Amino acid sequence: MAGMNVSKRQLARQAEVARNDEALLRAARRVFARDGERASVNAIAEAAGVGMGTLYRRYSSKAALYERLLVLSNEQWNAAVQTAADHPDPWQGLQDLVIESVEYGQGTLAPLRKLTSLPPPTADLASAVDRDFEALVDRAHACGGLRGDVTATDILLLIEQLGRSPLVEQIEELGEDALTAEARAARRRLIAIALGGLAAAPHTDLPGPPPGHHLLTARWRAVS
Amino acid sequence: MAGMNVSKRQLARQAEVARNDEALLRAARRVFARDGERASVNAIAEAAGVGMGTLYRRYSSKAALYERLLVLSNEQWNAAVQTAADHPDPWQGLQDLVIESVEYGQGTLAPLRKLTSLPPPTADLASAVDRDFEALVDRAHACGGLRGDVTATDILLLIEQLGRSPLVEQIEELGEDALTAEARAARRRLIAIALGGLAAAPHTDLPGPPPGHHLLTARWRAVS
DNA sequence: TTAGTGCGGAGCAATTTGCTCCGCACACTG
DNA sequence: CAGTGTGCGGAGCAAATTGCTCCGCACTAA
Repeated sequence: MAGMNVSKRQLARQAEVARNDEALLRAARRVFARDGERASVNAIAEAAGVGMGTLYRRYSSKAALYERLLVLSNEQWNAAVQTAADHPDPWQGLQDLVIESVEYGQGTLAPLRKLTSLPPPTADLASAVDRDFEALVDRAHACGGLRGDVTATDILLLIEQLGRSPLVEQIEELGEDALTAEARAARRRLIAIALGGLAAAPHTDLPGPPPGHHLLTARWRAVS
Repeated sequence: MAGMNVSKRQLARQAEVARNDEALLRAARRVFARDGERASVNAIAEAAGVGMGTLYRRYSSKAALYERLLVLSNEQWNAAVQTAADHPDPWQGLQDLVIESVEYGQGTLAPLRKLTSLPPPTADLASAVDRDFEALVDRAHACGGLRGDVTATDILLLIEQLGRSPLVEQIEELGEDALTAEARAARRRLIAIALGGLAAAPHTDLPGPPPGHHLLTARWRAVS
């Protein structure tokens, strides 16, 4: 059979290709989130550490890459809502959902629920997830965790709002891993503050140590 | 004296010029906030409803316009911190400061405190204001309004984070005033949620009616 | 050696950029 | 009615940037 010709070496090669591909998608999401739909393909390829040839062998055009990212983003949202819905404590599930979605960058490529206006069956699936999300919000209200006057739309807008972070985006560009981690941690505190604002009851503690003052100034070092 | 030659007509003309100038600055701030330092001068002039000639008669280059905006932004911050410091209730003063600064767009052109790294005397003035701001935060802690584990840097980062709003920016572009007002109101709720998270005590009510679901979808109408 | 595979990036036509500069509209003067 | 001063819009230009193609290279398997 033909399949028996596949050597171990070929498999290793395919694995490397797959890793390459993932780096490309991850970089593309970051750059598109930062620069919008008009991000340059050069910037994306460079951020992924690959050549343009590699990019264009996988995606026929910049638009195709963008649309692929939209689909992946939608899939992540579907999965995250399902996970949250399965959590025994709806309020905890909702909090986890917000944190995970903000850090993934939901709503940075396009407003959440955008795909509702895309061709079915994606659209149908998306709207089903919307209903699940609203049901989760209702249960979080009912269990007394989520403050009563906050709507599902409020939360979607909040995720969108926190997804783009000038702090994280600008510091990522400096390319220093330690600083990037600090910036992410600082944003985690902001998320926690916002979640505290969503809660009906008094706070939980803020995560991690307070952010350093240098986060405000580091971004103004000359771009390398 | 020479001044007596100035006619009423000339004064009216100067007033119109001034109005024009302000429209330019306002538009420039919006566009720079949205597109970053690489916003095009065309986009700025168009957004202000003026020709390129008008722009370049006032500012020698795009960079000069940008720097002017930075200075203005710094002045606004100085004034706002002073006002907040004068408020009899430090916690209320701080809340007002956050709301005002977010809606002005503090930190959207550059991180807050950026000007500390600019030439004096601007730098000296800026660092003096920093101290005032930190003192205000301390007093807000002491009076029991602000939760204890939130730092001044947390708040600066929060202002920066909320200043850029994909919702408001994208909906503004549609050019429908009613919708824009709704988007702004929706963001006000997010600000209130965040302020609730900053508070040591239970919430105040969220302002305005809940945001409509169409805020999530309206942005996807074709760009005119 | 030969064939196959995936890669980086120089190069290309087309668009966009920052900026200049000219002609126009308008009110006032002689 | 010219003449003059002033502020304006936007066509136009050189230069930079864009999306995308395509060729030569490194490496493996036979």
